[in-house]
Amino acid sequence: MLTIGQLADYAGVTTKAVRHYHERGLLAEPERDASGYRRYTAGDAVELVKIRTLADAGVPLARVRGLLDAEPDVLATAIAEIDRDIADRVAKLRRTRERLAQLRGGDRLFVSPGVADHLDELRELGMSERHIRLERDGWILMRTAAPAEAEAWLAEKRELMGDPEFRALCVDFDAAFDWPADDPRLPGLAARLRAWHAGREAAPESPPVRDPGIARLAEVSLPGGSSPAWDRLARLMSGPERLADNERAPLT
Amino acid sequence: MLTIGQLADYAGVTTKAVRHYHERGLLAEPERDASGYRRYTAGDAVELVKIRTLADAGVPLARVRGLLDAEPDVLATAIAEIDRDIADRVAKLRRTRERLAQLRGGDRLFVSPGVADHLDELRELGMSERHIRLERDGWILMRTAAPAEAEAWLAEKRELMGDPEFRALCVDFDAAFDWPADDPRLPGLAARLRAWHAGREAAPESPPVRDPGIARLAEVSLPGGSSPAWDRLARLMSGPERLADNERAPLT
DNA sequence: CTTGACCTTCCCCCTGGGGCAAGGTTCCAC
DNA sequence: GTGGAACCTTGCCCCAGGGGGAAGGTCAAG
Repeated sequence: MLTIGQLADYAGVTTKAVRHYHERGLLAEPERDASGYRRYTAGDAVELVKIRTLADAGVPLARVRGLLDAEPDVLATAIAEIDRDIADRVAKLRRTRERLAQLRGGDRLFVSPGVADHLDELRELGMSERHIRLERDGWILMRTAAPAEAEAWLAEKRELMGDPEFRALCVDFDAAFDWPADDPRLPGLAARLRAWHAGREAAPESPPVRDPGIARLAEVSLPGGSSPAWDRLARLMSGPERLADNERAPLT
Repeated sequence: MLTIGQLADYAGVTTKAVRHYHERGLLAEPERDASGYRRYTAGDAVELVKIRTLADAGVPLARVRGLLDAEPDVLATAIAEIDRDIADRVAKLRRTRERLAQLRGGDRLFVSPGVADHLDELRELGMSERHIRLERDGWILMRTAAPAEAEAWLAEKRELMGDPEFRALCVDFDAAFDWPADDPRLPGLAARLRAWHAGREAAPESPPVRDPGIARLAEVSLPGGSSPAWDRLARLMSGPERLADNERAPLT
């Protein structure tokens, strides 16, 4: 006859766990001796090892209870299912390991693969990390707001990246972020941007105008989404007639 | 700007979980809009995906908190450790699968491999399942009471199994379980058992007398541990002078 | 103007036990 | 035979990592 501690040691569990199994109805309460101690038989030890084997396999205790006295065929079916479940969990853990390996390097984790590839292209162009983060966050917002459209927009933008003038504009626009608001290069850049937009709209397929939306979203929602030079660029592009006006109070 | 539901969808979690992360200090509480709704930025989405990636890897939330803003080298070290941990868990799951596969077939799960092999030998001898269960439970009790000695006893018993007379005695003793108490074969069997014991004790190396202890343990603690014929056998062996006495009241 | 889908806080529930308290036992050594 | 250590008993609260649902406020569409 075993005490609860001896029984627990045999199965490699704590006495707490054994009492827990009693409460859950997994293991029958054994006889008590004269002083109220529980007294177990070897049969209880076998039962406890069964319980632990199933529990170690991740079977919830509530289900273990049903399985202990199940018919052999029911048990076999359940075991097959549990085995499949373990295989799934192993596969999932493997995938998690792969994701984890990417956690060191970059943004691929946080966005869809397409966006990650796009960000890599921008990085290769030599664009600033600040801009790349801005771009990443913009795509996150878009994908959340409108997943299907975001995919289409992304495809469109990646196609545009094939245009050397567009790439140059992207790089220069990025660089302009740090310029002073009265930098003499700003009007020229604004003109190039407007010219490029005009060329786009004259093209046979006219894609939906999306940039304003994106830009506003990113500007409003993200810290560091704008700078004095970018603000002035926006004013320069919205209408050259008010240029002189803004010229005189660029830092308001 | 995202609502809590949109944010949760992006990361594939529930709004409950997001609020939980706020409570745990994993994710900073964002600004509220005029009606008290939380309003999130894309940066929060990135942060949330980070949290989930680590949590999916099995990192406790309390530790995730520390890792989110860790220096790259600290993070790299932690990730390496987490990766090792996952590999361990995968290995453990594989072992569990193997154990699970044995759950269908027999007793190997519940006892040490040595005992399991011994039980297989008994089975091959043609001994009853009842007896094998009794034997199994006896070894469980012994291993629990005295692990080291149990190993030695087991080795000894398995050596004895090499003796054809011992094997024959085992089989006959098992068969006697179901005999009636007044079966005429019992005195003969008792004589053979006593002769064999006598031979053992006369042998050069005299191993410790262990059978009485085991037998008592098993009888006392296990249901179905004895029968009228076995009881009579025990009396026959303990002293032939009282044989006639017991002959007259075998079923007391 | 209603209806359904959101959002808010609050509180209790689950699993699988762990920790600790307050008290009774048993065993082993001295 | 008498400590003291190591058991045992019940009872209660605690943890992670959320889930469920109540009770109420809000928002957008038809």
